[in-house]
Amino acid sequence: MARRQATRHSTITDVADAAGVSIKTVSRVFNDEPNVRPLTRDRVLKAAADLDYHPNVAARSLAGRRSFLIGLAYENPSPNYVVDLQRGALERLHGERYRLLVLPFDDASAASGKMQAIARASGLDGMVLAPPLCDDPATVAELEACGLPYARIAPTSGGSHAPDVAMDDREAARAVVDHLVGLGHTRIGVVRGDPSHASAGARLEGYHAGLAAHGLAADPALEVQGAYTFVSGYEAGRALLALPDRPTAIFASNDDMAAGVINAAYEAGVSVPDQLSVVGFDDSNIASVVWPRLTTIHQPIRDMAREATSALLSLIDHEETVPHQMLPFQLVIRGSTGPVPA
Amino acid sequence: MARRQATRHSTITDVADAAGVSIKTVSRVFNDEPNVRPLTRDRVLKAAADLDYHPNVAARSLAGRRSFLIGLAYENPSPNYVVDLQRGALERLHGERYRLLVLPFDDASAASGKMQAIARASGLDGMVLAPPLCDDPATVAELEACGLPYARIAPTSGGSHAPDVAMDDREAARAVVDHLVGLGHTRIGVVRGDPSHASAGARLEGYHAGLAAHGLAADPALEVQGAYTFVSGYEAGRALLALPDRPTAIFASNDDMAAGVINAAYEAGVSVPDQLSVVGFDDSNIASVVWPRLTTIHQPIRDMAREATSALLSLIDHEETVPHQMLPFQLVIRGSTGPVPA
DNA sequence: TTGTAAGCGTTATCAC
DNA sequence: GTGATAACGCTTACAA
Repeated sequence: MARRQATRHSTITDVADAAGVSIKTVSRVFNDEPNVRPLTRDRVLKAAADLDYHPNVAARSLAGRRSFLIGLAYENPSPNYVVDLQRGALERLHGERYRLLVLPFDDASAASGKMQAIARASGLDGMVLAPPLCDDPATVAELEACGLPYARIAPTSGGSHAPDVAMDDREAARAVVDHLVGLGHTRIGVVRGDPSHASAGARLEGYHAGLAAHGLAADPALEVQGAYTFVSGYEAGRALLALPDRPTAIFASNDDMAAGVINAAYEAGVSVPDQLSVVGFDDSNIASVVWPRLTTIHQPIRDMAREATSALLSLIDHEETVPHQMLPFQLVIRGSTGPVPA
Repeated sequence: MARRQATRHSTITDVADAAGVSIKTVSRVFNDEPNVRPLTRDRVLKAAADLDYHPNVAARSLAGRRSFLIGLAYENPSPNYVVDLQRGALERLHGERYRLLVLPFDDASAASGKMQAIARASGLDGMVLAPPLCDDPATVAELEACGLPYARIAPTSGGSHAPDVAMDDREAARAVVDHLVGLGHTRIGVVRGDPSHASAGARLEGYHAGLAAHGLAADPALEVQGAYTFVSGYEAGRALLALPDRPTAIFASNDDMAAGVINAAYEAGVSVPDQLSVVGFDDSNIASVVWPRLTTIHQPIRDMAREATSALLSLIDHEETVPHQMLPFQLVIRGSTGPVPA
């Protein structure tokens, strides 16, 4: 079986010969450069079509000193999140010459110190960094040092003038509390997220701010540590429901944990939302699969990825930088929240 | 802000000069070619390390006429599935010079006829095709025509001598029926999968074979068409539960539909597994998130992707082809199945 | 075991 | 507007 393509592909020279022009003119046409007479242009395009010519990527990269490859680095374990991320980036890249290389890491420490090597080994033109990787100081410093253009998604750490796209986690968490208080809840528990993700802190802050805004005191007994996983949510739910004066509503810092809380309630014979309201965060696929459907914050992951990619492209192509961008969130009210039990 | 790397990267010539050898020797070292004295080798490696030399990907691709890029094409909407696929492929690629380009398609028709263009535009050395794309005749024919090496994951259509890795869907569905019959069930409903996925047919066949093996007659009323989505499973579940002589067990052809069936049961006040047993297929993340946890067939997607990638690499690198490979499945018994109600 | 020379197929420079 | 011609950094023959 043939290992390489059976046919010898035609090159820029073949097209130039066929069109009766120089290779430079063909190059101009394929790079949308000015100074080509429309007639010449058409002749080149026709010759190229006849010869089924496609520019050689490697040659372009070598001569142009750019690969048209961008990397998407992440260490998030949630498939929903990852796929949304990829979709957003690919959405922006569609129709461009750029291609996407996915770079998943097991954890931030696996990425630290290897970014530059990976970028060079893969020949990347730029990189999009998703949380929590984009908050890893070592990773950012390394990228900064080697001068590779990059953009960050929902970063919470500063110290970088690279473009980034974010959502206001704090404000969103406040909106969650507003919603619950509006339903009459006053004992609102919270399952905190993995502290290594900076989002966890912002969401907790918003929770506190929301309580304060309504004149409610924060009760440390109602705050349980989670880890952004289903199981940690389940355990946190059990702990909260076992409380003597248990909460009537629980705000889980992400959907996976909210699903865990609902399972804990199911097991404990506590009906959701009649006896307990549960709110998630992210609006991942899970939110629509658990029963009842999750009231949650829709985090525009896909949009953020698209915009971050866009920012990266303008950084690479035009050296223009749109430093910060804040995308709107949305509270999606579904079946898991209801009025406080009488 | 600098658009390109600030520093001028060192090249093979720099390393050759520093080590006092020719560039060919440096090339030999970096390509693990024979006929390099260990001492020379060490000298080259030292010089390379001192100069922080990394071979230029584009130059290697151009001169070597290979990109070390392989594509992973799929059109599956399930994030869990997609991420498993990617993980498997990346697992095999780890430590190799190859990089992975993800190629998601909205549907098979979007892929048909564009494969060759994509492969050339991206400069791919080969392609891994996931179902149901790998069963699209036009796509396969196109790849075959342009001579691009490819491997298929769980294909069900023939007409290709490309390597593939599969699981025995039919046998697995039989095992599901065995399990249910073993629990005493005789009225076993089925939610069929999307007929455009060939797996749907194989799973249905296995269901029928299982019934026959136990001397049970197939009842058309117990067979409802689904579409591999949560909602279609939900609707199918409602239909089956509304039957006058409703089934005591339902085999959904994938996990998403099984989750839908469970929701339908929940709504209808039918307890799972006490009054109804539900089985899924795939063992996707959803299987562990719904309540009760799903009894399902663990489909080794990740392993299949890894092995398919492996087969592709040997096809590209050694022109060796390991045509077919069958990976074992596993019936994972969780909480959604139980003895037939008395 | 090592080196020389000739590409690989583009883009960049600069002249016309 | 268009075209020579020189890079780009490496691999592949083929010599030595």
